[in-house]
Amino acid sequence: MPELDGSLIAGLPLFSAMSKKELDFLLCRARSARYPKDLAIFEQDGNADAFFLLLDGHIRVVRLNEDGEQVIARYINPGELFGIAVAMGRATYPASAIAAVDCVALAWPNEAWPDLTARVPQFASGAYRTIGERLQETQDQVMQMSTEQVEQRVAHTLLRLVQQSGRKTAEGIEIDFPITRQDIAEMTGTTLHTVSRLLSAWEDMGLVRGGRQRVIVTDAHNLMLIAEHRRKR
Amino acid sequence: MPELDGSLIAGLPLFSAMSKKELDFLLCRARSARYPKDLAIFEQDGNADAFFLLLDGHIRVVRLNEDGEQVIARYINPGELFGIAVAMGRATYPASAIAAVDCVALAWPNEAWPDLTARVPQFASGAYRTIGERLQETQDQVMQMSTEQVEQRVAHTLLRLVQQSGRKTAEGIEIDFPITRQDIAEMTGTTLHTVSRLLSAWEDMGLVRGGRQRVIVTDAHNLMLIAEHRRKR
DNA sequence: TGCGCTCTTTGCGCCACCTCAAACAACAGA
DNA sequence: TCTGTTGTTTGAGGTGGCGCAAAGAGCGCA
Repeated sequence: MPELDGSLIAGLPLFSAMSKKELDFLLCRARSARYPKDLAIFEQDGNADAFFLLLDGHIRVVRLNEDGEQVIARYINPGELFGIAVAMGRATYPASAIAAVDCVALAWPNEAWPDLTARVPQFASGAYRTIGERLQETQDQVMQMSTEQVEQRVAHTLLRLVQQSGRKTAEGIEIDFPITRQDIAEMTGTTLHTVSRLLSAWEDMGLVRGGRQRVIVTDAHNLMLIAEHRRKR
Repeated sequence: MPELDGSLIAGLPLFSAMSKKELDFLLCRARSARYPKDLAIFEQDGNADAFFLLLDGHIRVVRLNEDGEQVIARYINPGELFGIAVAMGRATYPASAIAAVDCVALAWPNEAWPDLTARVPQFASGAYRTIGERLQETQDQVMQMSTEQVEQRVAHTLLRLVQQSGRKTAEGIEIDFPITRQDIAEMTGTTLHTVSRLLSAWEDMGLVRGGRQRVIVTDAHNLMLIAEHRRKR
């Protein structure tokens, strides 16, 4: 398969310091697969039997509580590892992974993990660094939810999405996958109504442009002012 | 040092599967230290140069944002690893660790990490499992803050504290370290006023007993009903 | 081209929780 | 024992954002 010859992958930071031999070792143990939009690549509480590297597309990581209420933990972008429960000694996935658009990913069976980490230690340390970043981001989120108003949280989230998954357009930077007001609400702990109101207000101020499942940030600078705005003090 | 002969430590789940030789290898590379109440064992954004195992006491893990607002990420209990930034490839600590009472902990210099993990792989996998649990707990916290009211969040937090750090007394289960209403507020994303009001109400209902920097849960069952209470549906 | 579905917008009323304020209680140190 | 400090309680009032409702608007599909 031409996608697996390494040319596509060697450019990723995770693999940049690897030799050709190490790369081959990794790649020949993975299988590449297409995941159509809306497919669950794995399910929360499902048996964790593989871990993944996203090559193309965007993935929504979703947690469901016992009442069926949904929260979006994060989006995964190309080049990122996901589903690496095995690195944390977990037997099940803590969340579901849903393809936000058509995706291509590499998948390794969990049984390959010991060999992989033994033979290619950079791969293991990359995975652990990823986990560290996720923990940090999640703790940041807790802090934001504790200390910020809804308006600031939504602004921060939009800026983060645009930074991580933005695509330059003539009008500004567009979030590169379909995202609903409801999705943004589930990332920020609010309701789609409040998100819609905020986006409408910001559109009037010329900070963003919206559409059905589309958000474009046209004035990141002033949006940042809103995100950092302090009520008191 | 008598504390380091292994008898105290071999009982911990992290070390239960290790041979005497492995244990000695770990322990002779650690130094044991006392940390008096209120001392910062390490500081947020400070250079991460060591990792720790709490032997006795309780530690408050605190994050500060740029406005000086404080959030308590968690409490560390005896037997737990903490400050394991090195396992995630981090150069700095993401939070501060403050002794909530007088504490005793083992400290390893970060330079020892490669040797330790190479020679005692169970130690590494224990650390990674710990990180996985922390990530899971933090994500649970985000979900709670998104979907639950303050009342439920405080009840859940109290139950968790009592479960993790509870001490049986004649009247019920007491949280085993001094904790203020302000502390509970900083764990749940509310204000000390609201926490105080809730605790007063629960005291009237006979669910808890309070005092200065003290909380005793006298009726965990009914407190759990409050924690799981659903407004709608 | 029209129908139905999903997503979005907007208005209105309300209440959970925050803010501000003040008094009270427990403890530590002189 | 007194006094300052830190933690707790409680009241009163205001509001941010939620719940509910209903009307648009874009898109896929027949």
